Amino acid sequence: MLSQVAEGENQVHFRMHQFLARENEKPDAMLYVQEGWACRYRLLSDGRRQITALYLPGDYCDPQWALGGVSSQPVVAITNVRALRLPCRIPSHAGFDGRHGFWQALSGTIERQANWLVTLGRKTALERVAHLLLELFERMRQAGLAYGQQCAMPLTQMEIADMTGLTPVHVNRTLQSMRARGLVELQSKWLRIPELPALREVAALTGHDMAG
Amino acid sequence: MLSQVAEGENQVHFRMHQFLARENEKPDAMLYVQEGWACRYRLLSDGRRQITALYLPGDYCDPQWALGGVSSQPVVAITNVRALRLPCRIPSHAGFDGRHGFWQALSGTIERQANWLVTLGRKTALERVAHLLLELFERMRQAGLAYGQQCAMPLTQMEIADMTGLTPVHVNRTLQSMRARGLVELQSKWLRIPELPALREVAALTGHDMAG
DNA sequence: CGTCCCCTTGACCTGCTTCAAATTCCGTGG
DNA sequence: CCACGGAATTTGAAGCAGGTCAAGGGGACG
Repeated sequence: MLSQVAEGENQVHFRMHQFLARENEKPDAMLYVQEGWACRYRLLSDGRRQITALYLPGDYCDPQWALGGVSSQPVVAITNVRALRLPCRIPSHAGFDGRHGFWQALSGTIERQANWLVTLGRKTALERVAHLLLELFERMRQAGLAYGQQCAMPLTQMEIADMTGLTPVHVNRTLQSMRARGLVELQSKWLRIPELPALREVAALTGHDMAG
Repeated sequence: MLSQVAEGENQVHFRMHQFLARENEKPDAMLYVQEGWACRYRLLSDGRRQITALYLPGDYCDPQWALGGVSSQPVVAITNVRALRLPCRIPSHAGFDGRHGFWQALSGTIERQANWLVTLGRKTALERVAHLLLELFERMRQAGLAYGQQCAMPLTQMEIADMTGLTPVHVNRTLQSMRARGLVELQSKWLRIPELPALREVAALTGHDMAG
């Protein structure tokens, strides 16, 4: 679907911690992430930070930009990122069927956001971290980047904390407990999930929370 | 903009606590809320509930339905509701400018959802309740339903709790404290905000969190 | 005038935070 | 190859914001 574009000419690279978009900026193009991870976040005046979206390979950054507004939240690279610049218009050729490409992506983004409202509002630390790790694994798997029961997981515990609304210290203790219970293996930026169903159980998902 | 429709024929009514949409249902039409409040929510297996969206007069319920998926969360009437049924298609005639009508609504919904991620993930009880009351007032004002510094506020403390991720008991104590500090007046389903700037300060907003 | 919500208050409890300090990891340069 | 420095992870101890449990009060409505 993207092969129509001359990839070489529109490919862009970002280094870790570099901005893909800044606050209040009207982005001139969407980015189709080919490699690497990025995140959108908001910073409160006293330093509290909440990550509001993750961009993984195969994701559009950000579908919402095509709806015409400015980007009200900065987007920063978590790892080095390789991406394609796409015109920031709604790809009308894709039709409105909602099952493919851009519309699928937009719809998925909204759905995931709604699921995180539930997790941040009502779930315990254990359930939050389980939700995050499950979502990451499922998204990586759908992108063809999972190998058996494992996938790359470049997030630091600090970043996990900013995603789950916890402190880094408590994320650490929660991960310890999950390792002790055999729910996950997580070391040197790789995640392995021995038993998906067990982790799903712990995450208190509802059946709508993600594909798989 | 909606006058093209024969209003009488497409008008529908819902009573308090009646469902506007059920889980897993593919809605046959969007609803343009003319009067009354509704909310979307998710229920966990042990009874925990999180409200993920509020629908006020002038809102579409729900823009996301036009993107083609099923409604993965139920929508229920908080008060009696009067609404117009609209075809569940993307109103292409509206153009993609993102400043009017449907696209504006979709974009606003996503933006509000992202703001609530920050609030649920990182803010204190006081900041959460302040955010909610401010958002309600601003949205009612934009709908032309605020009178001076006040507007209707039909939510029970239980519903405020399910929106802010708190317990009803703690919502009560938080409201007491806000009343004592003169931040809000809230009684018999009416909300009055003596000083908007003071409440904004307390809500720890960032300048992107809402119009006004 | 009784019943059902909703709101209110009190006492106690706990999951998570805070603060502080070690320890391990890892990229870089000698 | 090893020494070094900064970041990330880990551990401990103490505190607190908000949760839990339980009981009482008030207003709308039949």
